Amino acid sequence: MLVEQGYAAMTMKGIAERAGVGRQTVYRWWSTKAEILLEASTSDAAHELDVEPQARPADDLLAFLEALTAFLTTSPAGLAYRALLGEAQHDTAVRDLVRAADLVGTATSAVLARVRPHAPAMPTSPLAAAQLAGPVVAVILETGNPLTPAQLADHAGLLLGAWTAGPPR
Amino acid sequence: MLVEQGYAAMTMKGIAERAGVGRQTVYRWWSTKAEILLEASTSDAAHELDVEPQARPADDLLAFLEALTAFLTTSPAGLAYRALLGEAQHDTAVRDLVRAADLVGTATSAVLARVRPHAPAMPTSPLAAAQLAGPVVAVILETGNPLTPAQLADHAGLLLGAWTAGPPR
DNA sequence: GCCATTCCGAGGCACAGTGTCTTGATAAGC
DNA sequence: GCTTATCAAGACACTGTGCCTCGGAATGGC
Repeated sequence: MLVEQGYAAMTMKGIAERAGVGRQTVYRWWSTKAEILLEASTSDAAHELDVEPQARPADDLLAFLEALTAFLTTSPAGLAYRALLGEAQHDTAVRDLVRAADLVGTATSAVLARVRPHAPAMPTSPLAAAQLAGPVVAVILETGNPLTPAQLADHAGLLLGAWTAGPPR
Repeated sequence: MLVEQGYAAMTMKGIAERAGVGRQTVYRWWSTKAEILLEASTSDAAHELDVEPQARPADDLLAFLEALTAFLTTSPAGLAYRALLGEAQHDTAVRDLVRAADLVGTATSAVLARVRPHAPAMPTSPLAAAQLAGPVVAVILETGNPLTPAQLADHAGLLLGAWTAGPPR
């Protein structure tokens, strides 16, 4: 329903009708639209963001950034994630839900764990993960348009360089 | 109303009542809650993100990142901006509004223009702006909690190093 | 195989918010 | 001083929410 008709048209009543189920039955399992969205998208999201390891660290980072971009801009699960993130700005309960699931953070950390042996100057995980995925996520949330593949490649290269070389002082 | 009672309690009816104005009069000037939020927060946001230039580029970047963090986590205008960004994930009209205003992007570009002379390897503006502000914005949107001052300093230092040194190849 | 109990779809209900419309009082313009 | 435009107040139809009630169906015990 989210993909077909947009967030506003995704109502609890509509979900129940479409499922051929009473409204009370929906409320029995999920008390919130956010819970439904999260449960509906979690496994797809994890799968789509779990990219095949690449031989070269730069390719590994780039493949992840491209998967993340595709997820956020074209995947139904990504649409659900963005809707959740939107709700999270209005509602602290949803924010806690999103934070606990940490879909993007988990996937980012997995890539960083593979790259870290090649990048001695990489910061600890929360910062490194934010540096890698943050620009991609923020631009899409703020404009709806992704960074270009060339920009993703530049970004991956720049980070890997900085993480490899260490501080220039 | 947003600050005092949260986004859900900020209704058009309530706004009109609190303004001592008929509902029709509110609709005459703004057709959407998003337009009200944007207009109410734009000038404060621009002011709060317009940091005093610092002598050293690293300090300039850091001061901006700290201002951005304070804006997003503690300022009423920042709360409005996050609410707008949330709405933008549900509603393409709001997304266009946010993109056109580009509050964070404009402020980020202003800082980058000052730093660019000292950073020959800095990418062109959209990417560099995303690299600088994206991690800060994304982490706050996803978790509600900001990066620590130490992480901000690390981030500014790492970017400046990478932008100064150029690609390591 | 029968009955009792639980489950659950259907839909009614009160409530709240939206956006439009009508009304009557106030203020401005001539 | 009279006409005209403005606008606060609130009625309105509509939609969604979350709760509740009611029957019919499926289940389990005997």
